[in-house]
Amino acid sequence: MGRRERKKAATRQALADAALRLFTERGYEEVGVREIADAADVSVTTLFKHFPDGKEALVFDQDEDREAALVAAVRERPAGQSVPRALHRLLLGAHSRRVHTDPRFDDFLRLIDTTPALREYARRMWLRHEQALAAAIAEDAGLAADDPGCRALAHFALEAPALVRGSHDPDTALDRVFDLLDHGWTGTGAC
Amino acid sequence: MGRRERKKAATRQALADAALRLFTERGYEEVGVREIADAADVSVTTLFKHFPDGKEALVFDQDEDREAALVAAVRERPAGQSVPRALHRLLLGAHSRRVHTDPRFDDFLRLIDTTPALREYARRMWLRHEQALAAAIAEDAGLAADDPGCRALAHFALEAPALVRGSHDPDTALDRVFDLLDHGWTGTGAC
DNA sequence: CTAAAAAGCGTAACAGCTAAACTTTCTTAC
DNA sequence: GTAAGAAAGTTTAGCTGTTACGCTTTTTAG
Repeated sequence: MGRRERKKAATRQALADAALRLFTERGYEEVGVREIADAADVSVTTLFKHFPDGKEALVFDQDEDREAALVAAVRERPAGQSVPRALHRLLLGAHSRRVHTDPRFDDFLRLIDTTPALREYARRMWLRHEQALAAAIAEDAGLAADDPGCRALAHFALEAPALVRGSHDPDTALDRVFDLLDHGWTGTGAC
Repeated sequence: MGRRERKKAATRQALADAALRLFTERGYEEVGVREIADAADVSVTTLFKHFPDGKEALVFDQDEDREAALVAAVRERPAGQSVPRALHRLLLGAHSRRVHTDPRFDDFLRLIDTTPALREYARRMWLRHEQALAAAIAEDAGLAADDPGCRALAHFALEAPALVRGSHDPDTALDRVFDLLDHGWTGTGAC
């Protein structure tokens, strides 16, 4: 990797770090974009060159390959397990794996949970995987890639985690949601 | 109704009319808030006093009682009909009733469909009824008002129309979505 | 070595939106 | 009928995120 790309990645990282630090310190709405640029010692125009999607994108620097995990959960599930069950298992494990790994990760989650604008943005990013997930489900069931039933299942599965947020017992609530989807899916023909 | 309230309603109407006219003429993004205020012959601050939710709210002036219709569809459905089926029927009829009634209504729908910001806002408004609908479903099924399964059904039912938008055959797609929900709901215990 | 590509800068502006202090208009209670 | 007060509206001024434009510096590639 050349010096150019290294420096580019460095400023991008500096921006994301400064943003996350300031946000967690004083709250998302209380920190302006000009201040973040200053903290990273960069101009505002440069900030927006690195994060063209705007202020919210500063928080979601590491956008990992969760799409691959979703597709894999469908494709490589154990024999006899339904698609909704496989997704259920995946979405249950998604949280607990990291909460105990990275100490700063709790702040990160709390920040998103607390800030409406960030919740909306996170939802949008998350739902981008709908198409890929629907395609994987459709292929598995031998249906057309844009089959409405598959798209519905994919959409509902992806929205499930946000739906159970705020319950006094999120895990049980998620069980209930996927019970609905599982019975619906297996009962509708495409087993 | 006194003169005061009449005048207030008049300016509000003037704002909404001017906004809708300008938006349909030149597109939502091409019309600024200052221009709308000018067209209605009021100041910008006055505009925001009438529509504190912002520019998007100017389009959704008449906010009717669709929540009552949703709750009624659940409560007063024919004996033996499942809750998802009742909602399915309601959501199917919602469109066709008005398209042939009001000529300007087509422009209104096209404007919303074309503009991402308005789609998002409409979705938010629509999903506000989730809690009331979930409560009605829960009461009907003899469950707690915040039961996760009921909330999931309400949420998914409300999202169904947006989910099938863009399909080459939206009605059939909606059938598929509600097949999923119907089988899931009746199969999960609460018939 | 040189030239183009790319990162960054500063200014300036535009969008939506809000606060503050002030004027006008309507209502209401005396 | 009139005076007090609430409510609608105005002006001004400003703050936010975001973008266009033209310019300088750095890095890479031929």
